[in-house]
Amino acid sequence: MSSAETSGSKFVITTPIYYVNDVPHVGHAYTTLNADAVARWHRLLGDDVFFLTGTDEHGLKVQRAAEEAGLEPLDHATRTSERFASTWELLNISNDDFIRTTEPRHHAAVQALLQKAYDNGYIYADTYEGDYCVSCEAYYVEDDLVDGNCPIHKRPVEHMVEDNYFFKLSAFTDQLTEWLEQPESAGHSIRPAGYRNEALGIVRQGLDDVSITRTSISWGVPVPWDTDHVFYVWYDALINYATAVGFGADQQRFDQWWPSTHHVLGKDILRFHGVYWPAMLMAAGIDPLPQLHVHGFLLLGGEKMSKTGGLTAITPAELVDDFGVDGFRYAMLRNHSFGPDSDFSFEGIVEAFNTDLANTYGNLVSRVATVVGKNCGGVGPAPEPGASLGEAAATAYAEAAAAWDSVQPSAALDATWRLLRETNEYLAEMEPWKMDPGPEVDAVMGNALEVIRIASIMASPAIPEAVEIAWKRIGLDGQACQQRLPEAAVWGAYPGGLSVEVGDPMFPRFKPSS
RNA sequence: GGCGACGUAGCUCAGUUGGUGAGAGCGCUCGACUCAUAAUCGAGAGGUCGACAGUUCAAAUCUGUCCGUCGCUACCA
Repeated sequence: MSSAETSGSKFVITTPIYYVNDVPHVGHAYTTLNADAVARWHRLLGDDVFFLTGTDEHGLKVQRAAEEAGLEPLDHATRTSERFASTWELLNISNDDFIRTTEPRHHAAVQALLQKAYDNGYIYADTYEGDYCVSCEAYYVEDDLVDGNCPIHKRPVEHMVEDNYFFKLSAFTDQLTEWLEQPESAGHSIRPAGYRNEALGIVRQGLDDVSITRTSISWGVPVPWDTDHVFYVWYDALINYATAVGFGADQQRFDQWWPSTHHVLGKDILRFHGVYWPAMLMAAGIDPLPQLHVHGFLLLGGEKMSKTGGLTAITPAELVDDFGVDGFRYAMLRNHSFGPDSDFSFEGIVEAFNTDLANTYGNLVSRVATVVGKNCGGVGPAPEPGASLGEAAATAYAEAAAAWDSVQPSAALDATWRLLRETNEYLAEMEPWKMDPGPEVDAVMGNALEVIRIASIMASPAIPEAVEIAWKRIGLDGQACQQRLPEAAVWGAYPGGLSVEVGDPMFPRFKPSS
């Protein structure tokens, strides 16, 4: 594949928009980091990347939280949205846009998209019946009730009938099935495949039409054809992905970006992204559908972190204090295979940090710099054209590239670190520290420096700050993140003749304070 | 209840479409080296791939049953 083919390709990647009432936690960070790393990889490939995250700010919960805080809903949302924005800044997230569902551009897009669905006959008026708690201002299904009373207020619920607009979800059963079952050659619908099967299961179980508006609350996007109603929060929130690339405002921009849209999300919201959202797009006549990348949960002691309370007990900021931004980023991406649930632990982060970052990568940079200083006069030599490490680098690159392409950051980093370990083995075998200055030691150290150059580029999506330190230490100009793959991964580009600097350890080993 | 996922070395996990004697990292034991962040390199111990039955020339990998754990079932990544 030449750069001419990939250069300028559009690539849109999104995180879910997070509910502003939540406090940013490691679960949010996990999703966002995966999307960030993939976005960074695509920038290396020369793609024109648009990476979107943001906050979901409508709904009853926000309205009520604002009242409790004595604030207007928008002011409340602005304050809480900021917590997400600042967390992403802390984690060095490279989003190109941060959307808030309270923005005028989003209201316009929601109204335009749902108006289309309405015009196409997929939205109709009907009544919603249910047991309603006046205090909660919410409906409950019978299973939630405690002795027929509201589970929160312990008061009798009232049977209410509300005028609602319904979305004809049931009309899309066949189209959804067809999309989910489409062959990989047509572009995947949902990956990994297990989640696609789950979505198929949801569709097979039968789809009911869903109520998508409310008259009982005001904090939302008004329904354009009936302003007594606002859209129910989910059906407004999902549309953010279309808003951000210009839906309803700039058709040309939308047409350019939309076809390359990829959503990263957790399995808990698969139903909305894998069934409701594509159906809404179909109803509005939008084509093609986005591609979904679904991950599992971080577990604590085998259970969902949000259940054990662990999710909010350990904050991203605390982990950054202990391991640095790159240490935290690396551990989150490396320790958890994208897709299945996986165990999260402090010890796991320590292991990833000490083993991979301190011992393997950081220490390699240190020992190479020192030997170059002693036996090469501090000047980094060029690599050998036919070095065996060159083949190892090519293999590692091919594996990593394939893994990034299929949104498997842990596998990509595994391949990258295998190359670094092979280089430590190579040095042990060559023993360049025993050699006298000359062509022999120059060749060995040139090869090692070349691996550091290539691996640093490959690792840059995960540890963007650290790789730039290594990049400078070995005397290179520019930045690792500005290189263009795949050309920059070709063996032999380290020029030689550069000044190599011995610096402080990039990742001082973490010693748990007991 | 319905739907689904998972159960592989002490720990955390990889194992495309079934096929060289079952792998990695960490931990552990022994050894080497001492350029390097008590780091690195080598060797080794350690597994009936949850259980049972079946399909097959051949299964950790397919089918069925069972046991165990977990998740979803309209707003928690």
